[in-house]
Amino acid sequence: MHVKFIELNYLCIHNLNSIMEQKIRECCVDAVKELFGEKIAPELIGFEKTKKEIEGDFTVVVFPLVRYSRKSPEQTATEIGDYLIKNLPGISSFGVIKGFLNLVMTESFWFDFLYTEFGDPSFGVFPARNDKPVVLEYSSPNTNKPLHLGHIRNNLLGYSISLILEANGFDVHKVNLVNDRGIHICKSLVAYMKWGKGETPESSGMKGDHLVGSYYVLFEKHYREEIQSLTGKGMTEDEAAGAADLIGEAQEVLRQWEAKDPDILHLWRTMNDWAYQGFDTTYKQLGVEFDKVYYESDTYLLGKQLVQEGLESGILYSKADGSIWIDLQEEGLDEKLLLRTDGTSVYMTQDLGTAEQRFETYHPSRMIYVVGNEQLYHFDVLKKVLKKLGNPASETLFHLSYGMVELPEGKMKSREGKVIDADDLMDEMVQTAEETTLELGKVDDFSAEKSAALFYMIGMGALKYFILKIDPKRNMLFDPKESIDFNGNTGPFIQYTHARIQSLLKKAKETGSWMLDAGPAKRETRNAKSESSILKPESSTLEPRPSTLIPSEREILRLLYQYPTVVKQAGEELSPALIANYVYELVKEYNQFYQEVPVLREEDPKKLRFRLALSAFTGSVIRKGMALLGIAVPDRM
RNA sequence: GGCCCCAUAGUUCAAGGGAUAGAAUGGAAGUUUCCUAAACUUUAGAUCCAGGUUCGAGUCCUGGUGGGGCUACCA
Repeated sequence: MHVKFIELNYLCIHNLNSIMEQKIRECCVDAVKELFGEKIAPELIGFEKTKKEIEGDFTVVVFPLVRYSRKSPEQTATEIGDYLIKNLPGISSFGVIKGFLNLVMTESFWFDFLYTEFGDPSFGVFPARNDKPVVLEYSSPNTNKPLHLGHIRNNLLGYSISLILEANGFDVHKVNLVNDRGIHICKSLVAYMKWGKGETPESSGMKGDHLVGSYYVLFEKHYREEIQSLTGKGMTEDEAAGAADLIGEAQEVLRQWEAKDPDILHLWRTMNDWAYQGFDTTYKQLGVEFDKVYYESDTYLLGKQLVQEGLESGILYSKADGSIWIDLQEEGLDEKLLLRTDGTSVYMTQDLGTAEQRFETYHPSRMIYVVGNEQLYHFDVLKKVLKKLGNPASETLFHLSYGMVELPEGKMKSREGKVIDADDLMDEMVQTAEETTLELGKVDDFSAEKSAALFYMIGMGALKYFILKIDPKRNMLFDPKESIDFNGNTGPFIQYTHARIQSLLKKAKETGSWMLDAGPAKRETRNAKSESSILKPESSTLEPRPSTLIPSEREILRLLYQYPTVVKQAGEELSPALIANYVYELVKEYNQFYQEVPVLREEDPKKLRFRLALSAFTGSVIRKGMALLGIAVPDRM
């Protein structure tokens, strides 16, 4: 099914069990030794999520142990359970169903957990590793096309993964490599020179990247027409494509560009600047950022040196026409061109160069490339070429290949105009958020500014969550109708729950028995100091412990306890989807609790305060988790 | 043609080799003198086919069927 991320072992996150699970595991190993006289590997002790309808907080799978106990699964589980109760504090009882040992933790275990962790800003944020950095490339746009839905997935994934890795203590460098040169860029230049009439973003009122993109489209339109008229005169499609005057002009412009023709360079810079300004706006709206932006026009010559060295050492070979190749047949691939007959570099040459450059600049433990799965072959080749050349960058290179975004009517095809534009999409989402919110009459007392901020938060939350909740590796279907839905498993649903919690806390504060320190909600992965919702009861009962925990409270605590482990796992698998699904589960559970259990209306002050603390902690984890997805949550909506 | 990926309710997604395969949406039926109904409850509904490995398979292996991607001196 899915490719396991074995290659990611370098991350050394590995231990994907919670602290309690680790303790249980160790104790189980002791139990097996004590009871059955066998020393077993800790990995043999597996955990399973405790099913909801079964009582228990942790579940040990004992099937693998029966060969050591030589007893029935039930008997084995029972004996180990007895041993655990005697030897591991915090376990109050256990139940055995088949080969599953369901451990029930004491209530004080859960209270201790709640009160030690919920005010701790670093909950779910792991300390910095004194390790080599990670370089993460994402976005990588093309200056002749505005960003579309596919880029949105790329950008959201890349940015979220950077946050997740940071939460796991990694030093992450986010880089962007802009494709700003090549024959396709020259097409836009040609079109502008022919038909542009000096149009600018200001004069046309168009966003820069869209303006540039429109000339690319214009070129393609005329080019197709020319090809059509040539095929009408008896040429084949291929002949016509090569013989058309327009493509000739574009090729000429490329030659001039490479020869540093001042006029061409000037126009090229002008149009690229328009595109960059447009991209910046889109990135800002998306909420993504980079530590460093590379331009292919600066890097495209890199790699030639590597190829030259490879040729000299005999690893590469040249053909009669002067082109340079690598033979990867032993590696199960093909022969691959690395330098053209005319000595110019191809995509691969350039990527070899940037890989080395990056490696030398950062000395990273890993270089992650967030690039669509249509380039699996390219990265396979890249890694193998580097390896064959004996370049250490090869070992650190990892292609995070994500699936394509498809539309209900099929694939997006930019040439046919079948694309969803990033800016349009974001605008629509925000607008829908506005309409829905106004319809529900939620913000009648909001200022215009506050409302606008909320609509943006909700619209973008919906979009981001819709995309990030899906396993990155999988192709996904983007149905605009569904994406704009704010009910069910959606971003706004989660935001709404957070808002309700904040509303509870605010009211609790107003009643006077609670003090709430509301700090600014910042990027918590980076700046763990800013924790809002620290609850300070005025009474001497700092840690109210009601006599019993009801099932929904226990379930919420159980989920909260899992959060750091989920962050780890998401870091290991480079999957924001794990965070998204976790937060959803937590929110669903909380909503049930909210619906069925009184909080402010509770008369027992111990229960009331405990539930407020539980709510505050839940709210904080919702916010942290969503922050890792790049999604903000409101206090009111 | 060769190589790679995918296949789970009508639909879109979950499920570390482990319990009765979970959600959402859509369908049906309910919940508001009460902390925000963008919520909650109940209900019907699924592992493409055929073999194999295993105490145990949606998950691993083989073969089929159906979809997608790659296979440029494009990037």
